[in-house]
Amino acid sequence: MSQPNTKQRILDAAEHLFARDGYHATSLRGITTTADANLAAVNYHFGSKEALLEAVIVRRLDPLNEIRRGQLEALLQKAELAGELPSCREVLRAFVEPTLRLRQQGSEAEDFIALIGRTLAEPRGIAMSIFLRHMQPLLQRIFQALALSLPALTEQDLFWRMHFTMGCLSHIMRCHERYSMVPDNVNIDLPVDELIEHFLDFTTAGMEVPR
Amino acid sequence: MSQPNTKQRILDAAEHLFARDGYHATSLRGITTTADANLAAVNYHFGSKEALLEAVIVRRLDPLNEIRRGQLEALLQKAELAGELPSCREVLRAFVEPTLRLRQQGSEAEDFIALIGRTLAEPRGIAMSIFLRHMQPLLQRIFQALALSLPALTEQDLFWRMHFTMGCLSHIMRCHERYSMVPDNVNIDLPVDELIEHFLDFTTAGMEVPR
DNA sequence: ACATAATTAAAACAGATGTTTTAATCATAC
DNA sequence: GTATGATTAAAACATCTGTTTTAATTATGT
Repeated sequence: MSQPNTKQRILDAAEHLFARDGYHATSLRGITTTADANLAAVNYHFGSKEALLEAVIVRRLDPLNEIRRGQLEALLQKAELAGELPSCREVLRAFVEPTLRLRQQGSEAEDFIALIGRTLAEPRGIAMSIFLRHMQPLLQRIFQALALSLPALTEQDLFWRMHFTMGCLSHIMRCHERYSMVPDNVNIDLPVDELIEHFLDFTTAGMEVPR
Repeated sequence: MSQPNTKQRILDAAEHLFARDGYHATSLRGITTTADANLAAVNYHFGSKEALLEAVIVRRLDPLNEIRRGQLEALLQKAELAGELPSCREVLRAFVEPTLRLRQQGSEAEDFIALIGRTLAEPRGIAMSIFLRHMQPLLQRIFQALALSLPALTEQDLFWRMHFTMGCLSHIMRCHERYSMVPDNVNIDLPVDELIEHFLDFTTAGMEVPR
């Protein structure tokens, strides 16, 4: 309305609605109303609905991947200096920890997590190609690092186990809030740090189990 | 057109398109064209688009859950007779095996698998409430069985690990076909039986790892 | 202050959506 | 064969979709 940062407000609203309802179920009118902006503003600032989706994703994914990459490379270098193999758990941590820690940065980032979870869940969706374009290099690097830390595994086995791990991750990224299936006495609002360790317990055991 | 089984043809077409493109991105016109039926036939036979989705899900989910339940109860009874605890791996198998074996029943059932995977991936989607309504009892039974087989775990830990396992499962149900991220020398078209064992290796290890 | 560009506003666009209505066709039973 | 009910067909319904267009407004630089 009055504020000059229409672009940002649209990004925030789109992030929230895309995450909550999905790309197709979200209308530009819903977004602009939430953002308190004019309908035409989306096409003016971003060009199209799809370009808006890409902008929403890239805004947070690129910086996040920078952090993940940094943590990974530091870990690999440290292991090499010590003359040891990098531990599988720490490699996975470099990928997972920066992601889930976004939750501690407020509800905006939380929307982003849910959006990425949804994206990973729609194999042929519009968002998937955007997502992969920005993830491919890091994913390959992670794969290399995992191969290094688990020399006993064939590339085939490693692929599948990494595949399973990604499934776990995308699942907890999506299903964060109260889940219908949860027993009464289970605390779904686990602190992020505990969730991370739980996740690493589970996936590391799965990665390292002998065949 | 001429065949009297319009209802079935619509179910098949809807299953395929819902699985491929998602609920919102699929139009009734697309469905009826594929099914070679008139547009109004959907509302005539099913009442609404949403009711059609439920019909698509229920048609295969209820019989599938019957099988899973049978396999589970047989396993529990056998363990009790032997005076042993049921093994975690076999409990998980009772849940997973009948599902993934659907793939051996042709491409129609394969669409269904992908559709369920998508459903599990949209937390607040229309399909989720349908899905849960038909899954809740079995899920609770599985939870009980897992608690029995892993007495050392707290209910809280068990919940999270079962959560992770569901994440793995929904992931491989969705991402069956060629995945962009897969290295060249990895065979993505793993035989179903091998995939099941891989999956059980991974998740059983994660379930059983000491805290 | 004015000219130029950037942004916003309101309206209209063409097309797609799920649903309903009305009439035609088909099958089945008497 | 004719009457009754189930199914199909075609068209219209109102509403919503993403995008464009045109004009008004605001900001910016000189």
